[in-house]
This record gives sequence, C-alpha cells and structure tokens, in this order.
Amino acid sequence: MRVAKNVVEARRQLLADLLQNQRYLPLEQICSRLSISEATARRDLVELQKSGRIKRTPGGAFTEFSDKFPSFAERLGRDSDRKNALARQILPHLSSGSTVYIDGGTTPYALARLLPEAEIPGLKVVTNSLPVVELLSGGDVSLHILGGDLVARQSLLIGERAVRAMRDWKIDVSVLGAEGVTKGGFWNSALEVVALQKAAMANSKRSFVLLIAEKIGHRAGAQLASWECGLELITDATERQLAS
Amino acid sequence: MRVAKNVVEARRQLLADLLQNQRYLPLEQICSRLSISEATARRDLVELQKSGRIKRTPGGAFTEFSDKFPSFAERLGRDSDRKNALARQILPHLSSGSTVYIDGGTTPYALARLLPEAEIPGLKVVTNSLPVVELLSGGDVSLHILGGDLVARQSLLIGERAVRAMRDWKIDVSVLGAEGVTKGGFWNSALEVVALQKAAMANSKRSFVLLIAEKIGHRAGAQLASWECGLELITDATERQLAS
DNA sequence: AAATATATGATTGAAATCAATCATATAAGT
DNA sequence: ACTTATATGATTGATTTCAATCATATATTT
Repeated sequence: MRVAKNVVEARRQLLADLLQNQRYLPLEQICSRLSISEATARRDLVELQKSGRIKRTPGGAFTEFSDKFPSFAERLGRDSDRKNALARQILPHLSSGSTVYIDGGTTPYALARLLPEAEIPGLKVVTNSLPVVELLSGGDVSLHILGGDLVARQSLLIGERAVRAMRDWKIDVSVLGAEGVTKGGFWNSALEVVALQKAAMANSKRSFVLLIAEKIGHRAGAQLASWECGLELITDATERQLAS
Repeated sequence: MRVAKNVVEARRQLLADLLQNQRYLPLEQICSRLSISEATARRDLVELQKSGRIKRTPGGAFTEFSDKFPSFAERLGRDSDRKNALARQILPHLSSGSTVYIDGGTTPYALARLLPEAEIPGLKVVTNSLPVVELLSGGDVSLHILGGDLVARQSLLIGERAVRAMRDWKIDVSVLGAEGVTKGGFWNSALEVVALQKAAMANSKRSFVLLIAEKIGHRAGAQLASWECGLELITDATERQLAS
C-alpha cells in the first residue's frame, strides 16, 4: 500500500539517526524497531546508501561518521544527495597530482566524501575542516591542515594564523561554501571565515562555490566576493531563480 | 600447517589495526589483504571478537570505536594510569591564562585528558595532535592547531609548515613525548617529529618530557636534546634506573 | 629426536541473505 | 471522481555466508 512521501522520508531520517547512534544495526533489528518488512528495510537502506548517509553490509548497515562533530553531523544529512550532485561536478577539475582546498561547511564536505572512491592519484588535499580531516585520514590522499584557531561549534579552523598558513600554498582548485548569493555577490556569516576564503581565492588557479538552490537570494553579514571576480558558481538552481 | 604463535598474534594485531583504520572490512578483503584463507580469517575474527576488539557482521567485521585515531587508541590503554600520574605533575605549572603546547604521542595526550576537570581558566592549548583536538574540542579551553602534513598512522601534524606555525607562538609550557633517553640525551624516532619539538622548546619558557620507566636506556634515530638544554624530565623511574 | 599440540586450508551441508518479481492498497495527479 | 504512480509486503530462486569436520604440515614440548 502506498504511503505519503513525507512519512517515507521521515522514516528514513529516523533510520539514519538510529544508525548514527548505534553505529551498526543488523537488518532484523531495523525491521523490528521501525516495524517494517524486510523488503522495505532493504529499500530504505539502498536509498540511504545512495545518498551516502550510511553504508551497508550483508545483513545490516552502519554509519561511517562519528558524531564527534555534532552540529556538523546535524546539518549534514539535509539535502545530502543534492550536495553530492554539486560536488560531483568538481571532480573533473581535479587532475592527478593537483592540489585542492576544501573549505569548511557541509557542502564542500560532500566533495570530500566523493574523493575516496574517485581515487585520484597523488591528489593533495588542504583543508581547514576537521570533519574533512577525519573523513580522509587513513585514506590514500595526502592530507594537509591549515593551522589556526578552532571554532568548536563548526569544527573548523580560522583566524589570522589560518590565513597566513594559506599563503604558503599553491592551490589548483578551491572549493568553497557560502551562506547565500544575491546580485551583490556571495555572502557568508562570519568575517573571519570570509577572510580565509579570500586568501584561498587569491592562492588558487580556480575557485568554485557550491550552492544549493535554497540559498539563492540570501544575504549574510560578510561579503565573500562580487560576481566579477572569477569565482565560479556551481548550483542546482534554475536560471530563473538566479535572475532574481 | 602450524605456524608460530607470535606470527598469529602479529597477524591478528594487524587485522585489528586495519579494522580501526577502515572501520569496516568485508571478509573477502580481509582474506586478500592478509593473504589468508577464509577459514583462517574467520577464526581470527572469532578471536578478536572474543577479546572485544572488534565486532563481526555477516560477511565482514567492523570496529565499534568512534576513535578515529586508531593505532593511537591502542597504545593509549597501555600503562595509562602511570602516564596519567606523570601528566598530573604538569598541572601545577599551568597557571590561568597561560599557553601550553601538547605534543603528539600518547603520554602528552594523558595531560589533555586531565585538562577538562582541571578547569584552568583561560588556558590556551596549542597542539599538533588530532586526538588531543578531538578530546578537547567543545570543552572550555581555547584550542589552536598547528598546520602541517598529516601522518595518518600517528594522527599528528609535522613538516616544515608545522615548524613555521610553531614559530608564531609564545608558549609557556611545552609537554613533549620521547621514545627513549640515554646518557647521550633524549631520542625520538622521526627527524621531522624532533624538528617540531625543537621548535617548541625554542619558543617555550619551560619544556617537559614525560617518560615512563621502560623507555630508560632506549635510543632511537633522532636526537631531541642533550641533558644540558633545560629540558625537564618527568618520569616514574628510580634514580638507580636513571643512572644507567 | 620423537611425540604431541595446533594453526591452516579445503570441503560440505545448512542457514541466512539478496535482488527481482508480483499483487495490492493508497497517495498523487488530472 | 477517476486515473496514474508508487510504496509496501510476500514470495521465490540464486547466491553468499557460516560453523563444523578433516587431513596435514609445522611449532612446541618432552
């Protein structure tokens, strides 16, 4: 029997949350806890796996992330497949041996999630995002961290020292996040975040901003850049939405 | 065919480490990575599960520990009470508002574990150790991270950039680890680690080395310092042991 | 050196898991 | 109100995984 779309989505979210807490759940428990059939449980798992929120094993599923970075983990799940789709458009720009800067925030993080399976030989990753570090540490990429002051709530590094550390790098591709975009340009909430992003742009051959459609029209406290500064926008918004 | 006990134990240790890193491994990969038969892999998994180090799933195994910093977690348990006792001797040197550098390695990490309950107002912590960051993030201390290149196996940052970042700091107290100490001085295994430690000493009013008794007499590849350089030793070894 | 113990790989039958298919009830669209 | 789309549970046959058993080679003990 068909069931409303929102209840399906709610159930999957619940399952994802459950897995975040429990780390691993055998299929049988998923069925009983959510009172769904084995078939539905499998289908949910397939979907959650597609969107990268969980991983499956024969007979169960588990989550990869620790919830060590809580506020982060919260924002993460939302729209994650759309963020993945945006991030995927970056991959063609990452040639073997190149250096990519991955900014803090959940959208650039989506790119980090794609890297292990992308298997780009000799890729260097520079980041100020601890979740990115956590995700990629132990993998194949060579991983470099900007120094700086930790903003615990956001699990990222900022400050004067971070900016100075950034100046040491020659970046091929920077991948940035933003809170919003208007006719006036791109916006982020914190001045210190923007300062670092500007430094990243200055040191990069190319810089991309990933933006999901909802953020069109939003404006925040600090301007990252105007439209005419070479920053390249990757979004799933329509032309019409952008025109506003 | 029978095989020596130590090689069995070494293999199981390796498997445990592998699982700490990878989070989850399907049985098939375990077999191929360790070049063992399915039967042996299963037997190893049974043992590791008995000792609580891993959990099994149908078709694979995973680690429960969210501790993203694997080899670390393992070394950590060993002698942790004694390491705590050493670290506790540092606390009186940490005055409110001062800046402490906590080096990578498990012994300095013990100090980090004491800090939350020590509640030293306005304490600034500078570190190159990701486990320290993970432990203290979200707490009260203000946390600062040296930049640099990540050594995944050890979860710490080193390299020229780390050394340069260190030069930016004025440290009150540095807390270092070492692999061993001889009449010739203090030793560590990697040159790059030592380079960073030397920079820390140069920028610190006082520097301490924490050493458990077993390390007395050990010598490693790179010299950190001689005895006459102001480095202060904190150990649980007896005078007689030290005299050797 | 001989005897014993045990770690290993292969085999096997039983059990569990999987993806695909199907009928159906209900949501969504017209 | 009527039609279409789809989320669900049940079923099924194929595949995978499992623990147990066995023969053997080699470590360990005597």
